[in-house]
Amino acid sequence: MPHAVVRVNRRTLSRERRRQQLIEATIKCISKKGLSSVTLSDVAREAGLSQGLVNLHFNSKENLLAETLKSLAEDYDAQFMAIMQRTPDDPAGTLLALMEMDLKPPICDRSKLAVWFAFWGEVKAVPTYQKICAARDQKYEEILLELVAALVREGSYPNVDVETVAEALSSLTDGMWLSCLVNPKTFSRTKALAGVKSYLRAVFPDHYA
Amino acid sequence: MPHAVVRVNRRTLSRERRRQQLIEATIKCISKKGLSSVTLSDVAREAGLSQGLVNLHFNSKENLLAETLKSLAEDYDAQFMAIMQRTPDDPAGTLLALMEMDLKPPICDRSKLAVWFAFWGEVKAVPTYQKICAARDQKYEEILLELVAALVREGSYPNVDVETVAEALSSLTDGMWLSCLVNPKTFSRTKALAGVKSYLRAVFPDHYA
DNA sequence: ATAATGAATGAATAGGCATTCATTTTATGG
DNA sequence: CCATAAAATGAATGCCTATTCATTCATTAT
Repeated sequence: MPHAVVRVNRRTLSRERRRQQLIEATIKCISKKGLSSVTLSDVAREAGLSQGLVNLHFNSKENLLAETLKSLAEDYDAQFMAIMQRTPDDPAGTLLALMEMDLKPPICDRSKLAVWFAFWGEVKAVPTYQKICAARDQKYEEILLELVAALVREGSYPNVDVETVAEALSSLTDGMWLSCLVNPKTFSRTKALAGVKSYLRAVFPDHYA
Repeated sequence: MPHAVVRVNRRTLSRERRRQQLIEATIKCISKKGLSSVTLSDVAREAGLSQGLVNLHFNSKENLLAETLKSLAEDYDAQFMAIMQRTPDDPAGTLLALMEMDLKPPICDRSKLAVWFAFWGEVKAVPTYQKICAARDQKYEEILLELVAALVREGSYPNVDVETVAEALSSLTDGMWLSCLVNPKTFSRTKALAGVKSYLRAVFPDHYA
């Protein structure tokens, strides 16, 4: 039955595209109006589609929001892994590239950050969000840990605690995201990146001098 | 008219207390249910008071939320300034004390952080929140800047850019707050503090060795 | 003791929202 | 082409919630 297969493929494809379109509309709406006042009408209007469509594709608002967060996390992961694969044998370069990724568009973009923070703000109250965010954080953390460990193996850093530095590095970028969101006027990507670099230089002089 | 004065004082006092009670209830509710699903009934129930009271004291839900954020910011400011005044002539000690404050209860407490993040998540959408948060950030930033500048004057740190380091320090604690919120199991105050200290040691060896 | 004033109550109201569903439109397979 | 099934529509439904307000309660001043 070749026809059946083709049919299923086409349908799931278009289905997937509609879902993505709705998710993108949701992101825009959250960024514009805030998570607590976004309505399904807003999302439908933003997408140029009808009221009922969201429930047709996502069954509920709750589910739409969870899928939106998943989509954000997958986007981040994709970019992250792309950089990881670029220079597999250069931990110092990879680490710097990852930090730069975090501090440049499309990751470090006020609209997208607003959506991340919106979900973080509900993490304690909504277990679904907590799981998705925790999973992302832990994966990120483990990879940073390995990179930092590699640097420690390569250079001579007797006083560096690997776990502490990895944790500090990810906190540093997270905190800069908050600056970008709250103080867009004052915030400067260049200064932020300079801050990260100065930290790397201070901790790993052999690699980043 | 001494009577009139007494009357006014008593009334405003009790009024202020009721408002504070409602604000505390709001904080609890946001932490438990998330900003986007808190209702005025929730707040009233949490405070053990009646439905209509919130509007009597705050006129609108919107205003209650803004006042709640202001109250959070004032709390933070009070603790912050208390530490500043403790050791006015010891910038190194003051800086460390401020970082420690950020990473210990009652500041670094998951329930309170959940509320901060809830508001940060709406900062881009709600100008009122933006102003309050930006004001807090800028004040904090300026003070850190002065402390870091003092350290640079005292020691010999030719390569330290004051602004960059101050920005990095505040980002560091902000990012650790996110870890505390999202990964309470993994997060450890001790490790977080160790991260900050290792940064201070790396940048200001003369002071924190 | 009593009048007067403000605080607190909680039932009533009105508006907004997620969800449902009967109907129409569009795409696919024979 | 037609028949079929899925996709999309948007009006209708019913719940939930902020806000209002007539009423009750508590405090204060005379």
